[in-house]
Amino acid sequence: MELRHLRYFLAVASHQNVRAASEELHVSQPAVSRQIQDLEDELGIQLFERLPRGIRLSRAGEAFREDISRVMAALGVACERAQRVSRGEIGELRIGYVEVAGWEGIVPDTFHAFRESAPEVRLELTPTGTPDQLAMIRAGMLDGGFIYQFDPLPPNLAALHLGEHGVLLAMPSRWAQRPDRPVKLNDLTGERFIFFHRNAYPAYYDLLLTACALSGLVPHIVQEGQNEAAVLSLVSAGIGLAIVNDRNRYRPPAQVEFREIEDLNIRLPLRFVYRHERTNPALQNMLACLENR
Amino acid sequence: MELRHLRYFLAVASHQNVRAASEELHVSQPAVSRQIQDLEDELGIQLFERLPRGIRLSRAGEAFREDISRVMAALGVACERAQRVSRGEIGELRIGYVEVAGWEGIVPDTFHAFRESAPEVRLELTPTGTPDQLAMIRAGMLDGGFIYQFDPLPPNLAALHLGEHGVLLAMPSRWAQRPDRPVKLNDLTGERFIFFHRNAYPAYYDLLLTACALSGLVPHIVQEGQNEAAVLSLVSAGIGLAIVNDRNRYRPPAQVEFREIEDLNIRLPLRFVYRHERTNPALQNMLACLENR
DNA sequence: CAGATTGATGCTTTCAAGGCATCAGTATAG
DNA sequence: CTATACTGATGCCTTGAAAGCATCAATCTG
Repeated sequence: MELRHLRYFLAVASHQNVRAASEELHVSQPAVSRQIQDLEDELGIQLFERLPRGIRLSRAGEAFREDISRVMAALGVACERAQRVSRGEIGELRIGYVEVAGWEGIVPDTFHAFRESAPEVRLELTPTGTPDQLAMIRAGMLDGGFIYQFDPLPPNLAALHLGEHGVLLAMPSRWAQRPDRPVKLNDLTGERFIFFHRNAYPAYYDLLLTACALSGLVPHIVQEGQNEAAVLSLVSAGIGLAIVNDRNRYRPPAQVEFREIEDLNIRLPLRFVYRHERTNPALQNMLACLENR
Repeated sequence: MELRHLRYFLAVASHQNVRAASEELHVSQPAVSRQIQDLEDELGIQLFERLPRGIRLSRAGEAFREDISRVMAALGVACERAQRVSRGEIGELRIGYVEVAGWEGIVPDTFHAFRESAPEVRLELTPTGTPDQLAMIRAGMLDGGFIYQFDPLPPNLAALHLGEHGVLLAMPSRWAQRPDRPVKLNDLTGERFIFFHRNAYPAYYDLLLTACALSGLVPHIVQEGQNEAAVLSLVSAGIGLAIVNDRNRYRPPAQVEFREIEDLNIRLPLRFVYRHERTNPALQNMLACLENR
């Protein structure tokens, strides 16, 4: 059995007339007659009653017609759906992002732009750190992610540069007697510092310490946090100072104030990273949003 | 697009391997490769990603696979259903019957037998008179009916003889002083009679009057009822006597007694009638039940 | 009764599916 | 590190089935 048989069957059934159906199908009448006979032979049943003049659907044919129309409609929908998935119009896109980067700027803007351009794609957002994202992207658990990239990318991953963020000094509010004014690193000698674990972002960690050293500061690290949020909680608790992403200004924790650091020029390179063989068509769409921003 | 494309696609998708699929399909590997390519060309999308070694479903391919498996399953069900309809195992059978004939004997027995042999056929029963049934059968509103046949059948209708029923005298209880004993027609001269309308069953009506005349009775008809139930209601009300189907003994109305009529030998020929081109396969099943009784 | 219209059938053609041989690329075993 | 095996793709040829043409048989219509 082939779709041809079913197409011819539906045409004949709807016209109740072989010749009319054959014209609609743009084939000769004998061809249609034969295909209908073949279909009947294969099913082993009569789909049409042969009247002295003309034909008419049998009971079985009526049932078959109802079912087959639904089947053909479903087939059409299936093709349509596959094409829309392939164009990235429907489906699912799993994107990771560093939480602070999602508070303002290109990351949330891109999410909005994507939602407008592909409203039927389920956008699954996973806020998590850079190393986590890279692992998940490589494992195929994420289609892409917004990260701060210091280390070179693993092979297979491609990146889109989106700009750079800076760093700020975070201090407990009650330590900040003087009004908001930039500080210098060597003013901070002897202060107690909170850092993140080195093995979380080794390259960034080393970059930070090197920059401090160049400005004559070897920070006295009294505690380490799992991530920046944890570090800021410790600052909020009055444990010490910390150097953090400047995006934290958009959602300052309680009991914490931020100061620019005059002599520390560290840039956090925000990138969108994805597997080079972009397997998810919706990803193309997101890349387009990023490039046309 | 033909079913071949879809069958090959599903095979390749489930094996994630062209050669394995080609073996399952009993065709050569190049044939499968080509059909997959043709399908992709026709849909205008990539269903598979070509890896350096082997292939893998693309996102669109995954969506297509899910949909197409359902489509193919539905197609199988459709064929199955059409075949079962054609064998009369499922579907609908609309049968008429004269109510009194349905109270006992072959008519209800056949209904039970049919229900056992084709439990999934919806049996739609319509209790109504012989002329009504014949009209509905000819109009295609009924597939067949149990009738009492006096007039010759219209063309296109076939009949199965099922036996004969007799007639009884029905009288109001308070008129029946003597115990149940057969009566003779000429004992009833001068009695008031209730008949049915002649145009309802002309042949039966005439047969009845002729038989009465032969026994020396010209019944004094005081009222006519639409059908036998109406006639019996009038008897029950004490309006007069009536000659009715002997099946009424199985559900005697209140205030009515029945007597056999010694010198009236009228036989009511019970027949199953259907259109000669038995268009409903379930009807075959019912005919089989009637013939194997 | 002539002509039109129905679907079926015999014969021929044609086009596409299938098979074979082979290629290019990569993984694997020795 | 090479030989081999295995992947899917491609070129070429064969063949089978679908389509077309002409026609038939039956029936309806004017």
